[in-house]
Amino acid sequence: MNYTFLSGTDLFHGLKEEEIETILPCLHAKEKSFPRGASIFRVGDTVSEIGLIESGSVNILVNFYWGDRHIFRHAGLGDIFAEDYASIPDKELLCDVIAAEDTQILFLSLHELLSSCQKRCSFHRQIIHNLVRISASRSLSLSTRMMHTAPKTIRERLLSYLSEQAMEHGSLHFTIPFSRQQLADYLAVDRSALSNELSKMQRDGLLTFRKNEFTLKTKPSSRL
Amino acid sequence: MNYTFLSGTDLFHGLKEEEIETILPCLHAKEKSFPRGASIFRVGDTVSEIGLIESGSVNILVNFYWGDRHIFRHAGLGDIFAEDYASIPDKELLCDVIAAEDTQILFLSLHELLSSCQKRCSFHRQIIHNLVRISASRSLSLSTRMMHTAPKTIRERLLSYLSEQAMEHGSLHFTIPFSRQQLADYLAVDRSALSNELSKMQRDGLLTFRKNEFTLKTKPSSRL
DNA sequence: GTATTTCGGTTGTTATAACAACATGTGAGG
DNA sequence: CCTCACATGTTGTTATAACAACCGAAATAC
Repeated sequence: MNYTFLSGTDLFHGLKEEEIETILPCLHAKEKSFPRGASIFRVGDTVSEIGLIESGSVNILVNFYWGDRHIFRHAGLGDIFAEDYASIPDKELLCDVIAAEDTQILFLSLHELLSSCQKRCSFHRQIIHNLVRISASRSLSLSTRMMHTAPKTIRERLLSYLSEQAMEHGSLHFTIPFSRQQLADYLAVDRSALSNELSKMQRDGLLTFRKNEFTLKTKPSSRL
Repeated sequence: MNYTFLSGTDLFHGLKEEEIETILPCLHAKEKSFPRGASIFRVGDTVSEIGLIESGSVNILVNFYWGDRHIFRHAGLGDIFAEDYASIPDKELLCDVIAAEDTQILFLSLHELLSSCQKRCSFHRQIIHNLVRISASRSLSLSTRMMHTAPKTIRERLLSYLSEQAMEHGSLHFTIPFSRQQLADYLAVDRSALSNELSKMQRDGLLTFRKNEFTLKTKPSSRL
């Protein structure tokens, strides 16, 4: 078991390696390996353990009734998955979790994680705190994306996204962490249409950009 | 303080009224009233307390840089809000929380909630469990909606949504909890376009429906 | 240095959704 | 019964995005 690695993950953040070693048995930790393509969880399963990726990565796939599949999320090294389902007893998975490559997963009992363990270890609290934070970050980033994809036009989506970026950076000048294609995927629009709209917005004086560097201008109609 | 009411909320689910009475001081509970329209939290605030709505309701609003606003969420009686931000230290709010009507909020310290209290009360664990579950449900429903709004065509969004409903109901025949307008909002499409598409799908033999009652048909091409 | 690939931007065509306006049906209240 | 309100379905027009194809620039490989 690689405690050094675990201490660098979000879930075990703030715990020393010895502490992790102590707590893993409380969490009924079990390691398991999956070859590329193997199912880790399937639609309809109910889970009580969260998965932490020790090596490799997994894809979370949704199946449509009519037969299509779609990658919903890719989780990589150190990420946890299934924590939402594990938190809700008897909730059946609506997605499959598949090893995207040869993958090793550490399974941890969510119930034990949430119970105070017999040893009353202080680091137990830390893990719960970490879990809550991870869960909160996840819903925050989902909320944010939801917010940006709610408008119906590309321009509105961009304005929403860029406004938020400006706010986050505390400046009207900032660099975004996405390539055009990634931004298009994030906003659920076509890449070329996105480029096109960005150019129009620049022509309209809403902003200037060069590559991933954006500068927002004040709305022309609001200038006094 | 209305303990009967609190014991019916998701956050205090499973706790007896006396237990709630005992634990509230540990959580640094503070009640506060807001007249309709008052700001409860503002963009840029950092929060360490979660809010629980004891009466009234609140709107969560996002502001765009160019001046538009948009209601992102409406939280009603017994709901909690700001738990995501409170879970992430120093995370600045990107939205405003406004009282939608005359509203009374119970504020609870998230830090105390996550710490094991001095009294080592057993119900403390229950609240943490509830919080994790609430957070998980929230991100699950966001994920699900994200999934349904990701496709670009109305038909695909409907197929995605209806597939999931069928799976949840464990039957190809089910009733949805939305009016047409609500469904349109949920899927972020126009209502009339939605009705139109539903009719087309019915003509195409994908499904039948009457009001909110749907029956999915097997995909014609997959019939043997 | 040249070839190759990747990325971003542009343009024109086509498909699709938004929108507006109207029709139909249903339920509640008078 | 009659209206009124509201939800739903329908149609035609218009706006917009998707898509495909292409160009040029920059980065990378050989």
